[in-house]
Amino acid sequence: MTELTVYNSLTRNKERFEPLEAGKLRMYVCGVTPYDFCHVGHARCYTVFDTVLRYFRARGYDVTYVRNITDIDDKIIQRANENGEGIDALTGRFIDAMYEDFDALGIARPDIEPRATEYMAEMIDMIQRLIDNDAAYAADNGDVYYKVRSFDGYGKLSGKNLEDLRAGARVDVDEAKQDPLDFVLWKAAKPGEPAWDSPWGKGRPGWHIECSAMSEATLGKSFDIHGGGMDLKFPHHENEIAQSCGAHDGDFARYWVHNGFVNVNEEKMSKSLGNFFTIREVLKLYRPEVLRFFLLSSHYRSPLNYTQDNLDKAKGSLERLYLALRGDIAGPTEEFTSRFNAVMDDDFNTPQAIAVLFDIAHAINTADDDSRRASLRGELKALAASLGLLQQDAESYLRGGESDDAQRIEVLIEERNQARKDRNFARADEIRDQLAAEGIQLDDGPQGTTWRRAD
RNA sequence: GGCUGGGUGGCAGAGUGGUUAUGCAGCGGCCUGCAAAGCCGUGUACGCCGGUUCGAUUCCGACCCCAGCCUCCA
Repeated sequence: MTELTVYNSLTRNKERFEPLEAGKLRMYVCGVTPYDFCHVGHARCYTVFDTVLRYFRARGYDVTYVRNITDIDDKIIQRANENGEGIDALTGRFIDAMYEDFDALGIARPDIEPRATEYMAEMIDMIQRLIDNDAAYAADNGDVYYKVRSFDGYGKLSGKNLEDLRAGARVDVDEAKQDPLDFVLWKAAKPGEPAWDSPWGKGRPGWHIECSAMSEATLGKSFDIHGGGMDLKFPHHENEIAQSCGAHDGDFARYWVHNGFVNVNEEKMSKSLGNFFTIREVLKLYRPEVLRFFLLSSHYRSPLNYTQDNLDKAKGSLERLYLALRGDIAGPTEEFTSRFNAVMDDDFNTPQAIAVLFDIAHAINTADDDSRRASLRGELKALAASLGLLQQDAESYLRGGESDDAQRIEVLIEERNQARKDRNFARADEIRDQLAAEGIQLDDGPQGTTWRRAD
């Protein structure tokens, strides 16, 4: 078996994966801020880490996966005010929507899903430890700031140095800060905003401390993988590292894994740019598995361009795989497994893993006996499980789920086959055309005629 | 401007110091009553310019172009 390697953003190198504890993976991924529907960019991130998770599990690791929910934050407060709705009502709605969307995409629920509002005590405790370690200070205005120059490693993840950052720092420097780069750990309460008691007065936590505290509370001071979108590298992850290392004498996540963006017209899809497509919007046009296939069809660190044309291609490709999967499935062969694992071991190369799936499909289509075909199908399905693909019944996938008029279609197929036997091709073609007009495609094979949805 | 990461055949997208990625589309053929599906065959792609090398798309250097981060963002 090949060695599992992971690209570590911290060192900018592919590294052999060595867990802190043999056979165990502890992974933390920054989750969503639920003030709106999730878009395709979120879908990519969480599909990627879901795939990482599935692969580690398939490889026999005991995985603990933590994905938080940032349920208190500026945007949430702002949006709740705009809507004239309570914060809990707003976040509750969008958390439910997130589950709907993620479930559809086959994104497994995390083992632990901490919500920021439930970890106030841990955050306050961590801030206090930072103050005790002289890595943070309470300012006169009631805010608590992290002292960036107390941490030598600051900027390592994002490849920045303090001087460059200072040069580019915003001019509206908060007077309360000792250094323009210092960032807030605790924000003093403002009128009308939710607030919690703390040793520094009423207030609420800064975004970055939330993840540091929640990862510590759920996974401990050190764990294996910390993941998230590329845009979180700076400042969010940089600040997390500063906080956690500052509170832990240097211990924190071993491997930093960042996924690339989904682009629209070669531009990052994001809320701020307003060029986003929500998951539920896309799922009105394409089935969830098509979206998932699309998201995994390029390497997780590469940009991925969202276009209808690319989704159409994903749809066609997935259909080819399901066509090969149609038929009996038996205990799997092991002909392609080592190749599949080798490419997945190489920093989760899902495009190559998918290429292996196509090779299996080809092997199925060219196999000369039924039992081998069935076993290859077993292997195809088993390997695809790591990608969260091809787990549906092939017939059901190809027919677009339950069909009310399956009976009627079968009758027409019978009639057409009789017409063909009678060499009444005019009638046979008439039936086929009629079904085609309804979006139903007939396939004549040696075992008879099957049908599927072609739209 | 600083720091990252890129520029691959019609499209999407991997990868590699010399030999087929893969999928979609195209072309020719097989199969089929005809289609569809499938099968067989088919493309001298690697931003530009130098350098290293027996040989570079792959390594090195310059250049051009693109994206991301440097403010909230998966």
